[in-house]
Amino acid sequence: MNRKILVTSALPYSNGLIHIGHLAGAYLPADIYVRYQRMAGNDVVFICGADEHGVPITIAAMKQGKTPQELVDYYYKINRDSFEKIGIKFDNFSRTSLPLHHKTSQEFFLALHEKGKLKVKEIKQLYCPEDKMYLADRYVNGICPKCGAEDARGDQCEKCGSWLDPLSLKKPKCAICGAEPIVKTTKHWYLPMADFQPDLEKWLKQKNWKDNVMNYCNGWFKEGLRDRAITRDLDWGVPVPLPDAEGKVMYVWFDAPIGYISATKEWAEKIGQPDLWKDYWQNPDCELIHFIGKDNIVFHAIFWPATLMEVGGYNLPTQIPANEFLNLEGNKLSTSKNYAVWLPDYLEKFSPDILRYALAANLPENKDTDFSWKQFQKCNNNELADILGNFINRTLTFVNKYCDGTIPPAESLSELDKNVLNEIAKLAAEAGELINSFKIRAATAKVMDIARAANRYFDAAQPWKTRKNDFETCQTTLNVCCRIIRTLAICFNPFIPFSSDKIWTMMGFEGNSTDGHWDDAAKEIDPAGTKLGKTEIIFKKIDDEELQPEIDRLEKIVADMEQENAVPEGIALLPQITFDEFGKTDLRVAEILTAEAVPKTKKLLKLSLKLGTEKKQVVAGIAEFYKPEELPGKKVILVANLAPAKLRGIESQGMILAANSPTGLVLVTVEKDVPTGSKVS
RNA sequence: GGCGGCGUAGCUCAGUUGGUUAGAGCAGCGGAAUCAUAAUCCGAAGGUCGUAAGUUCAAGUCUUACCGCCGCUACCA
Repeated sequence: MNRKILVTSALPYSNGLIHIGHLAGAYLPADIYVRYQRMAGNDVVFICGADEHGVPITIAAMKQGKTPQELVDYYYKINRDSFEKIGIKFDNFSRTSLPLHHKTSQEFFLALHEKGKLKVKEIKQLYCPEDKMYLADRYVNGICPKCGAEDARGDQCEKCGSWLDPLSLKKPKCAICGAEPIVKTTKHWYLPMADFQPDLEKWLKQKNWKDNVMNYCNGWFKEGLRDRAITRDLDWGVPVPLPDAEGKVMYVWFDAPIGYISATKEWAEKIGQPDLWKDYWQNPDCELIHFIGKDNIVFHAIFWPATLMEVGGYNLPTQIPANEFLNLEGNKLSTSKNYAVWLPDYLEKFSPDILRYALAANLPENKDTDFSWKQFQKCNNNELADILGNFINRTLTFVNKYCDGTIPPAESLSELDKNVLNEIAKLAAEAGELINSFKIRAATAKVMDIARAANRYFDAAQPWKTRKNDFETCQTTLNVCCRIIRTLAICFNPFIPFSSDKIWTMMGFEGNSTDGHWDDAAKEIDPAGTKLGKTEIIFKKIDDEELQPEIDRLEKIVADMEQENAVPEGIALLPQITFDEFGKTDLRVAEILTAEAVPKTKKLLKLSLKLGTEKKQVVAGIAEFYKPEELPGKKVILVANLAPAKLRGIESQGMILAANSPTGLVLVTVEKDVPTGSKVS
């Protein structure tokens, strides 16, 4: 009996392009899985769409002088196009700005409201009178109440790392226009997650999901779930369908996953069976599989199931194969720094299948993995071209040269022939099972093993010899090789669909490579008599010169980032002081006489300083950067009238100045020799 | 601070419930072959599995501490 499976990939947020990290996390594994399941004869619907609401989109639009709709229209088209070109074949790539989605989301909201599942709370929030909007935490800047840094964001101060309440910021400013926001009281609807926790825990406990997903969830449960606001004061989003909710929309994380449902509805409408979506969402026999990146786990494994559970009548996720992150050339991807490989750029230069294969072979299934252009090149040159491509090429060259371009017959199969056919049948079945259990990386290696086995067979059978002394055996060998190529085309289809189809056509087979069912991939279908199509090299080698610009571009960004970090960013200055205020600081040149480490500390050195005729004892936190023995004799600048303090029980009678460089502290010293005790001003 | 993860051959990564000489691919080394996109195939070599203890007849696999990296979390500072 065939399975019915609804597969979703995380909805990409429509304020940017798709990059390899997105692909590796949620899209490519899903696409491979879907293609396999279809070939295995299962009924699969593959759903995705653009997530088009939320504050970042309104802000990005404002900055670009566009309306939010114009912005999401732009990214919708370009991302939909990217997916298509890379071969991610959704049944429907919808968008959350559609009326159908608004309607569906509102139905969800109302259902929760009417069942009395939602809480209403009044809170105080900052409001920008210029932009006429409530400011989300990260869109407020101000002075950090904890450390006094100037550029603290409403949610967190990057200087001292404290998490902040935006209302506690001193001198708050709107991050968009710079105006001073005012405090207003507003009302929001909340999902009382604590109430839902027991049911959720019970449900999740029976799941046998990947460790990373379970660990995340258990962490959240342990902390105890908290109420979560699902509304926002914004004019961009799904309006809250209640009379007393004027100007409020749903929080983007509430409406986005509902997008899976509205996208399925849209799909059903498009194919002319508007009720068919129910068969995938309300039929308990249908499996629901969400492919996501690890950043989405909490939403898909906790908030979303809770919503579905409380609304009732919908299937809950069967499986959430969340992937870890993909790094790039050893560094984290950064969209803001443009440190990524963007799909539209990639597609201009290379063919989609190479990236698909290179990523599939190195998916971050268990932990973060690294993508490098060198690895990409190796995947293409050493595997796709040398192992797979070359096997096909060496076989077809024979068929073309000595068999008139027609696949020759196999009179009788030898042990060698039978063994290799058995072997590839076994490998094909194993690869399928691996995909079915979401081990796509291992599956990738497995299908390449089919090509390795094929090359081994070719070498053992030595058709270049049998051609001369035993043409019938030679023909049999080639016949077997062509069967293997058919298997290869089928088994590689989920990974490199474009090339698979190319191989299929080249072999002169009818239809395309998905027509062969996976279970029949290695069946003894004798292709003898088939006239080959036009043969060509399928995977060309990529040389270093083609990759160098890509590598250079990324290296430059890394270098720039390092430089940026080197200069204190933004040079946010402390509040102005007067000359008189400065005059209170008594800075003096002093010479270090002795220095010794303070026991049981990492950073502290006890220094004794000569200041004219006086001596001062200072404890300085420079031990990580200076050894005691290299200090005596150095002339440094001392804040001489600083109130004494005790550090680790040792009195410190001042402090010496040092510059904070990215590589550590550097002592400030005098440019020419001067007597100790000289005043610095 | 708390929680979680990671640290395995030169590189990228596997290692299922603890069980025999720790795996794969790539690079490097040796060889075979010459049909093919100088591609293929075979072989050997390569690791005190982050460090240090512990549990066990037996630990990469469990426990504890520590080091390094990462993530989440928190109305310490």
